[in-house]
Amino acid sequence: MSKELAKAYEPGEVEDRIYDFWLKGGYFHAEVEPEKKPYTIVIPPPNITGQLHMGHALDNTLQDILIRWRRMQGYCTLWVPGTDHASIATEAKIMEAMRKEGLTKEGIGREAFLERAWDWKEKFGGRIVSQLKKMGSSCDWDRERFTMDEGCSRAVREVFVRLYEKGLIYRGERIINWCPHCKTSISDAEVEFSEHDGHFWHLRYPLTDGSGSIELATTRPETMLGDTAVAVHPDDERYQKYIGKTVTLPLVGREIPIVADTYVEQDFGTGVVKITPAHDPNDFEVGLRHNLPVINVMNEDGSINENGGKYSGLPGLEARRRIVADLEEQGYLIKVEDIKHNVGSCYRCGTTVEPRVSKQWFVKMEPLAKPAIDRVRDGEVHFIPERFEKIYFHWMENIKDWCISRQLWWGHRIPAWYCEDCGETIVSREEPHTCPKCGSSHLHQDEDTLDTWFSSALWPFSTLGWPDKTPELDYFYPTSTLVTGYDIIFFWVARMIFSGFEHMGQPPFQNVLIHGLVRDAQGRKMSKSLGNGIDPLEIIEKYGADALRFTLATGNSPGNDMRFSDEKVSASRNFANKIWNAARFILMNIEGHDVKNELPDDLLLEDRWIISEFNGVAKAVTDNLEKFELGMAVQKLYDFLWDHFFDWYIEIAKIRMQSGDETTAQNARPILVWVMTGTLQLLHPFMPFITEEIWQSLPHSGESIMVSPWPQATAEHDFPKAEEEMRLIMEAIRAVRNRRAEMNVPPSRKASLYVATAVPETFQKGSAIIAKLAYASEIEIGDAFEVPGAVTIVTSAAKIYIPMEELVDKQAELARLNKELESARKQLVGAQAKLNNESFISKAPANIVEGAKQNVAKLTERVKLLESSIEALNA
RNA sequence: GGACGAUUAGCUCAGCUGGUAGAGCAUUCGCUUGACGUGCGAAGGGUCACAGGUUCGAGUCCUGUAUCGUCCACCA
Repeated sequence: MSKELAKAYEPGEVEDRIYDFWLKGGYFHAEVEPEKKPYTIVIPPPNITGQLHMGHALDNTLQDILIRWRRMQGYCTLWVPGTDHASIATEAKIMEAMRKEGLTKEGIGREAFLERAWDWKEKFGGRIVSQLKKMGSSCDWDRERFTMDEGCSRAVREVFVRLYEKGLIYRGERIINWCPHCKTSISDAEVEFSEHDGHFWHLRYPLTDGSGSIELATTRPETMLGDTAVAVHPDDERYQKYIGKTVTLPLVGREIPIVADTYVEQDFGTGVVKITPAHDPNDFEVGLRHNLPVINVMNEDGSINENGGKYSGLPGLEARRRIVADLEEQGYLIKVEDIKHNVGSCYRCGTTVEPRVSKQWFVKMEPLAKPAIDRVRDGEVHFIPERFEKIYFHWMENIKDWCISRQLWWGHRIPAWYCEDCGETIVSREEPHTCPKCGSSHLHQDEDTLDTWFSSALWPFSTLGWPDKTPELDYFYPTSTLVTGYDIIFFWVARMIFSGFEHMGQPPFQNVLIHGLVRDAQGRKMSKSLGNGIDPLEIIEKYGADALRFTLATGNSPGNDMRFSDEKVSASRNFANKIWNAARFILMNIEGHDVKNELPDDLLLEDRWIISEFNGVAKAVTDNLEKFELGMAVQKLYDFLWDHFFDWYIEIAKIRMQSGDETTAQNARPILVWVMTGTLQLLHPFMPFITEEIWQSLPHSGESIMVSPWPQATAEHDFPKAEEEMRLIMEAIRAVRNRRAEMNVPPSRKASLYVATAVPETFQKGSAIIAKLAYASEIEIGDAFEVPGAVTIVTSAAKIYIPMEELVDKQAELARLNKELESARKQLVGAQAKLNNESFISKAPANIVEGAKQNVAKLTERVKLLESSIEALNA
């Protein structure tokens, strides 16, 4: 069923058709098959607001490689796709759209807002899915999930209630990170710190008893409105006399105590700290220890609230300006210092985060972190590369309680209700109608939603049906490998791990394959603001999905960032085209012949060689994949195909096709098919489209390459002797070509070749090959020749003469030979020195010593051959 | 302040458990060699950041230094 293939590979024409073919064949779909071993990956669910970017392209390429490989190996392979509701990001987008219409959230109300959000999801949620399909991702689309679908939402409620009942979820007034722009709390992980220029305002707070004043410094003077103490170190001799006294807070007039607390660093600033429990996490702790009042002076938008007296209503920065001016006017400002300091900002919108006390829901982390640390340490989850375990442990060991409530509408609403009559809190899987304590029916649900990551944390089991005990959950969980970037280890990976142990009693996955960022050609992070992002879809349009995948897989080592450039993709496209044309050659040559994908019994030297090389590659690639060395695996396939199969074996096969000897030609055909097919199979996980397209054209059994069996290396196909013999032949050919190139002899100009060698049988077997590939008009092989005035070439196993006297510049030839001789002698001295070294002989392993001996023998022979050549030329 | 990563050919990067350095691109020369010029053949180019150490032997292991980068912490 071979068909005419276009001269150049045209991915655009092929890819959609092949993808449809796969979908129709149902090859991506997995059902529980107890007799098989499962291999499962859950996709890191992309945001519904998102567009496919290079990060996704890399992440999904790696996942698809693993999935396709395991599928071919015979595993029952499931790749669960899906999308994330991304509460904060999506809500921001919807708000932005509403703003353009002049609408506000509050204006349209919760219900109408959610309606818009779901519309948004319907409209854009599918976009990224279709983009993943363009990449060739072999996800089981029948099992596509969404973090807010019915099942995932049920899992979220179940987890919330369970943790609440275990006392691991609580609600309380704590200091949290507040984003004044998103108007919600965010978790510690969602705050990014960066260095900013700022000021250090030195202030004087007068002692209430009139005995003087105390100097302190602050970077946020406006928070003084909420000061409820001043602290010094208990051992600080300078301030001993003040401990227990009070100061009168400037501008406010409040009398606040001077307390002693070891939190204060004596050497920093003046050694005195103003304490604002409502707006600084450390101050909050100090406040707890000293039983200080907490005065919140900030509104949701960051402006000063009613507790700020005459400053109330002012936006944060304006309040700062006015307060500093007033302090200065009233003599409380001593000096202003310029400093650099770190400022936290919201990872979504970049707005400066304000620490702020408010009532929120938290997950108590310590009891959850404990097993998540111990069991990962015991090896239940492996990070690749391993060094990321350290990062994980460090984070887990220092984890604080997780603030999970968000003042957003788009998300899982917290399953907590409050009784308006008795104040009871009811946490329940289903909506309660009466208060279990007082029987009142006046209940209202908590207004807040949960952190997006609360639902993503459950993804590996919520997508498989949990909390129900489904056959899928039983079979596919724990999943096999999680593939993701190092940037979301804290947000997601760590939380999945403790959630898996807590709710399933088992880890969510056995391995975590961590990859780095895809950067631009200059090494910069791709970002919207820089405008340096490269759209994977444009790349696919231009070069094809296989070329993109190949580029991303090649040279990408786990955990390391990579640079992306057009040149690299173009090189990958060239590789695809090369494969395409090799396939055309094979098809052209098997057409009209009865050729099966089976090795013939009669194998020539070059046949055994290529089969053996292929065998080695099949083993190496499989080993690399087992170790998650995907970049190395694909590199080996590239080298084998281009450098061995295409540049040598196909060239050799041409000789046989054109020899007129139908037997030898007919024997080469199935070998071409066999090696090509096997390599296409090995390459399929990396370049699924082109491999399928070609595979379909070649003689094959089965419906699709993607469900064909993964090639196995076997001892039967290992021919080390053939590899060695071919190495000698290829070396001779290269040496002749090299000499001819140096002398500028075009290939069209043939010449006789005399090969003097101690292993004539080997060169006899390769004589036709040498003749053709070294452009010989005729070739003679023997143990010695006398060819006066010929160009002489010395290889490790042969001395080759080309009678081209008229082209030989005797002086140049002598110079060259002498140069080679000098270099060979030098190498020989070095090699012998090694053997003369007693400790090398006694301590190095036998095979290495043996290799060194052979090396000396070869070099000795080479020196001898060179010497005789020089002699002959001089004669 | 702490942790980690990188430093290899002009550029971008490979190099697994230590055995005298590789690829792609770029450069130079030659080639209509009936699959492919998105190609073929050939060449040049590296004291593997630096300094010590372990070893018969180190790009590869250890220690330190320098430069660049990332993450964590967050002292007001």
